[in-house]
Amino acid sequence: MAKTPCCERMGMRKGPWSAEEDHILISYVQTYGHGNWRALPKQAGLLRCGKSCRLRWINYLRPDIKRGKFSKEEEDSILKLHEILGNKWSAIAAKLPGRTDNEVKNFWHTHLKKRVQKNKVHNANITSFSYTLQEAQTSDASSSVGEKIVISNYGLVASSKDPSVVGTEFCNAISCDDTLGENMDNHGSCQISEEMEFWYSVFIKSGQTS
DNA sequence: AATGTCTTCAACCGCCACCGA
DNA sequence: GTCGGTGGCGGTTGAAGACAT
Repeated sequence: MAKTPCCERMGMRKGPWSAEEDHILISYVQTYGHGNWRALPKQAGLLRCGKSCRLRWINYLRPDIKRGKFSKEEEDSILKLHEILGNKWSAIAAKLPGRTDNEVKNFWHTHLKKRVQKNKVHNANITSFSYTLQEAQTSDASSSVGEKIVISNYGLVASSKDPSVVGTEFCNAISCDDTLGENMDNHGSCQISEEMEFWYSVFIKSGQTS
């Protein structure tokens, strides 16, 4: 059986705060401070649990909260700090004056996460499977030693010998409007050559990486 | 205008660390 | 050492608004 939350057990109010509740909380904290969050609601005359009061104050009512859109600088800071700290939202928020951990967390999930994931996929596709053909791999007359090919982890392939040959799977994976290296600019034909399929299978079998 | 779907973000929940008894 | 109370944190939810059909 699910555990009954403390607020419900004690007959406390839940959900969005009213303007009146906000006013009571602000007045109380400004006058007496918040020594003990558990005791505060009773002393202030609020039908909320201490946790709820603390959260409301920290995330919304504090006078030093900076509201509104995140600036480009803040955005960059979050990206950099997240790379270093991971999901340590309070540590990240501490580096951004006026921002709360909740705000940073929400902003990450709604704006930055998708962008970071997209970049990771893009970079993985471009860099993970790049080969230069060796002599032993060029028995096919149409291939040549030193020819550079790129294989995405979704499928195929681009070739330095023939930049117009790009695997359709590859195009789908990265979207054709993405900016690629100069040898992969031409996505128009999006054809998979038999030769490329052949080398793809050779490389997969031999497990080579660049 | 009505309805469905998606996005945003305030608020909640459960867990953990810390501290004093 | 351990137990209960408390504050703080990260993950998740769901209501409300925005947008698409």
